[in-house]
Amino acid sequence: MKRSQLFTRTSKTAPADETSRNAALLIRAGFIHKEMAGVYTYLPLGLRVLENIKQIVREEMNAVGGQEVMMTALQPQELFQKTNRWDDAVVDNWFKTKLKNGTELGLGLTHEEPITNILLENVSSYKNLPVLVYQIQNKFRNEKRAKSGLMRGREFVMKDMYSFAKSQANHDEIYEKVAAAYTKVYARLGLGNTTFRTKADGGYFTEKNSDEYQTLCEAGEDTLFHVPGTDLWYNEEIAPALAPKIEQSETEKPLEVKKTDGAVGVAALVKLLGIPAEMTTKTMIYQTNSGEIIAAATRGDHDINEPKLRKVLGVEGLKLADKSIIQTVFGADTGCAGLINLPDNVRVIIDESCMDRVNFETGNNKTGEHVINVNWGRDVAIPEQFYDIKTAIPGDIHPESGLVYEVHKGSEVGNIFPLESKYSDALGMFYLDANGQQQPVIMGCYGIGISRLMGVLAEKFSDDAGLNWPKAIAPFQVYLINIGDDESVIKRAETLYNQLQDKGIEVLWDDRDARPGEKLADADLFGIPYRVVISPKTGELSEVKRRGDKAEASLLTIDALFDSIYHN
RNA sequence: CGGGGUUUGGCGCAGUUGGUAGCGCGCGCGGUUUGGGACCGCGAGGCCAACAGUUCGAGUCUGUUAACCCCGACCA
Repeated sequence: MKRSQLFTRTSKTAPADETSRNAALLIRAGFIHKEMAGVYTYLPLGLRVLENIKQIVREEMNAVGGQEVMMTALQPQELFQKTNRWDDAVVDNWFKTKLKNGTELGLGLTHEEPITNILLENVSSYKNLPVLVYQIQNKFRNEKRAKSGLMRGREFVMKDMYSFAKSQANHDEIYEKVAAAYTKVYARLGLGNTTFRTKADGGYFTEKNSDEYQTLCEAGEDTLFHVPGTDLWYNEEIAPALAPKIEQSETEKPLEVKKTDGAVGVAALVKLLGIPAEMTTKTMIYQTNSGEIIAAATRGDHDINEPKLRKVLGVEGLKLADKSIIQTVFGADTGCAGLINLPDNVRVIIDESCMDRVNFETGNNKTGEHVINVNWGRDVAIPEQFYDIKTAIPGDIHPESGLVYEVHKGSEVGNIFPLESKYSDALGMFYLDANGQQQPVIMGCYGIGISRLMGVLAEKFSDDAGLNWPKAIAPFQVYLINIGDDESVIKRAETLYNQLQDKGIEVLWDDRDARPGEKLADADLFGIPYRVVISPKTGELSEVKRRGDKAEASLLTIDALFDSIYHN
């Protein structure tokens, strides 16, 4: 393509309110256009990158037997009512719209229900299973806050694949096969060394845990806990954790009630009472969907982790208790809940971090009162069991290995979920086995955020001068520059342009009547792997330089140039 | 959804104590230039987020709304 025909232009400045590196660079380079918060248009160069990413994903999904389809963005509510995912209280980031006749529709945020519905019309025998179906399509999610450019949008491009298996064993086999395909995808994108399979919560897709693929990235929004020297990675939300022990040689002091009017929260208590956060106790009051009241306590430097607490309790529905309920049960305001004077009808779950402390603090369950110098056995009964119900923080220990976690920032570039038969059962999909018996269909779903990947790649592969795409996804392989308007120079540039294209190499020829500095700066900004310069100085040769290479450019013959592009 | 901030040509910004808008980049034309975003001259382009108010007069003051950004919460 000739640069003079490209309608987009580059800018020395990024929009002032675009603070994320990926969006700032991509907008400056004219790869994308921001339509609104979290919604971007892909311009010609950006679309080429996006399509290259898609193609790699597509090839690897095809390689494990995935069949590509494209489902609708408009979704009927009936299907989602069958799985209880229509209600905004259950799935809160739906975009919903209406038909003229008032019927409510959803804008696709995920497609388990529609694909299952399609498959049940087509598959009813063991002879047809397993099946893998995927699509690459725009997803709509009404995020409360879009941010980080392409990395968290409200409309974004996603590959979602769904598997339908005969049995759990059959599913497990498929699941691992897809996991291996994911590893290949990230390797081909140049992210192989920085992307890790990470254990995570299943969220609203499944009660089971899921596996995320996390790429190390400072701009990422996830916190990852890695057990050093192993391939064990956990998302913060589920990382099992032991808090480091506190060294104490104190003897037990007498219990003391402190007036703490208005002091709510650990930070305020630490200030008021002059004790370290580790000696405070954070007690949160929850209510289960069966109405049971739960007091969950952890050391003040940690937070209660609701998914962990839910698992300990063995309940699905759990929410922070209303103020009125706390008033009724405890006769006290929130902020003063603690382990002392707990009513009998409250079930207490205490985190292991609270053990082994001498003279600690807790709420007194009376408005405006906390107690200090609390001790186990004397003031509070030692519970039969301590649990791990806290969210891990840096410094915490991986229980099985006893090693202190390494903590990293990551961006979730893929997520795979075992779904069991949750959706197939709900939608009435089953199959007949060889004996004519009805059997459940075991499903899995597998996402890759295509547009998020583009953002992550822009974050990771860029420098002060601009983008620097891996060859596999660059919009063009060669940025050809002619310097000066000398007739012979233009002639040679045109010849080379044609020769490269004849060889199947994608070339963007900057044929504009522009100054050299501008062309060279754009070559860097675009991040095209090879820059080839033709000028009166280069004679019959071409000057070649890899983007980001510090070394001098080399002068090559046409044959050497092809060789260089094919083999480096 | 809570807290903070922003909104003036395509982009980045300035607009004093209220007196109907300027600069740089970019863009067009002419000329001189041509290996890291050149220089000179001429020129086009904005009713100042929207609405309502105060005032003889509002980009500047008041109110409401919206959009956008950041932090947090949330996140399949």
